[in-house]
This record gives sequence, structure tokens and C-alpha cells, in this order.
Amino acid sequence: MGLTKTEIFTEEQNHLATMLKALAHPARIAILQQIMSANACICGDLSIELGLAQATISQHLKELKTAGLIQGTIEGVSVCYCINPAVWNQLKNQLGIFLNSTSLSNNCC
Amino acid sequence: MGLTKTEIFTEEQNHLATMLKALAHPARIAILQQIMSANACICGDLSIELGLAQATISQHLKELKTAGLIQGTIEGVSVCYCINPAVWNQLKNQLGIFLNSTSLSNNCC
DNA sequence: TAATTACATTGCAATATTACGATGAATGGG
DNA sequence: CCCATTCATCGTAATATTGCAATGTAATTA
Repeated sequence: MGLTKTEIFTEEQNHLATMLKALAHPARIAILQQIMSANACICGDLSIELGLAQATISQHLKELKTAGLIQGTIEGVSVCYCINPAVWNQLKNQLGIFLNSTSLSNNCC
Repeated sequence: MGLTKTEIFTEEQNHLATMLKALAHPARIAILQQIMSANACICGDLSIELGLAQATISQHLKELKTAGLIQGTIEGVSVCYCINPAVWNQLKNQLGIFLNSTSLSNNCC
């Protein structure tokens, strides 16, 4: 099938999964790290820096943008990308709750 | 191609991506939430609770186990799954560093 | 206006994921 | 030993992802 049964799960579960999926690729992690380390927009040299074709980088950027994690503004000929703070913080919170919802002291298995 | 160029990225980036990929499905999030809310091992009733076929749940559990996020021990006829605290904490740390490596005060885009 | 630069989009090919029925393997009860 | 229970694995179908060359689009420059 290859089709996730989203209707079975809660809005929250689906949303978190979507965000994590956007992060779950080394290229996208590298892109985000670049953007964050520049603390401002890194424009189009990501292709050279990461060693992936321009079309590939553009596609990854689109996925991150669709997830809402980054935003891009046109700056002359090039485009400037940076983190979307609202979505980023929201993810941080939701993920924090999820990852901390266990007391890691279970002597079960 | 459909084949990630892992050789281009750092060990850390690949590892984080692998962990996030394991989490990036609503069913696996739901499974982990169940396991955590029980604070101990939930065995095989996940299939009924989540409304997915037994084979599907088993496959998701395998992915979580392969990622190291959970561990399972045989308990008679059934199998008991619970969080692997070491890997879980390691992920929490690595993810925390990643998500906090930006000062969200950029007035860029 | 023509050429250049910077991205986006399209169209592929290769591979991965998701879901499930059917079947296999191991354990426990009778 | 036989059978039910529990879980894993296999096979398969539908769909998604990854990567890139080629091409399209919009703005800047000459």
C-alpha cells in the first residue's frame, strides 16, 4: 500500500510525525545546521557546500518550507532562507513533551 | 535514485537522521506513547489498541528495535517491549543540541 | 534587449516505505 | 503429543522518496 493510515491517529501524532519526517534526512539536517550556524539566511551556495545538485537542494528546501520549519524571502536574484522561529519552537515543545513522557527508571525488560 | 548519499554527510548527521526516521511515523509515535504511558512493557495488544494489523505493528516494532529505541524480551508466549533508556537519552541530548543551535532572534527573512 | 545568474519545476529511474494476508516458529496448556 | 496463542517473517501491491539532468522563470547586468 505505502499509504499511511492517518485517519487512525490523533492530529498531534500526525503533526509530530510530519515534522520529524521533514527532519529525517541527513541532507536536510545539514541544510538546517548551515542555516543556523550562519544565524541568518544562507542563500544558494548550499549546493556547493553540501555536494548535492542544485535541483536536489531546492527540493529539500521545499520540503522544509512546506513543513513550515524554514521560510524564504526573495533577495534580488537569490533567495534567503532562515528558520521559522514560531514553528521551530512549537516543534521543540511538542518534541520535548514526547521525549520526556517516560520516567527512564523502569526495570521491566 | 531513491538512495540517500550517506557518504557525503557526517556520522552524526546520518545517525540523527536515522533516529528521526524511526520516529517519523504516527503509528510508531503512538506505539512509543503507549509503551511510555504504561511505563513498562506493553506486549501484543498494540494491534487491537491502534487498529492496525498484527503484521504491521510487528514491522513497526522491528524498526524501533533496529533503531535501538526500544528493546524486547520474551515473556512466555508474548514479548515485552520497553524504551531503551540509553539510546533514548542519547537521542534527547543530540536532538536538544540540534534544536537549540539557533538563537531565534534573527531578523533576517 | 540579450545574456547571465539564481532558483524552481518537471520528468524520469532507482529504491524505500507502508500495510496486510498468509505462513512459519516458539511457547504453554491440556 | 496436539492445539491454541503470540509474535515474526515472507510475499505482494500501492505509494513515497531520493537524486539528477533538463528545462522554465524571474530578476540583474551589460
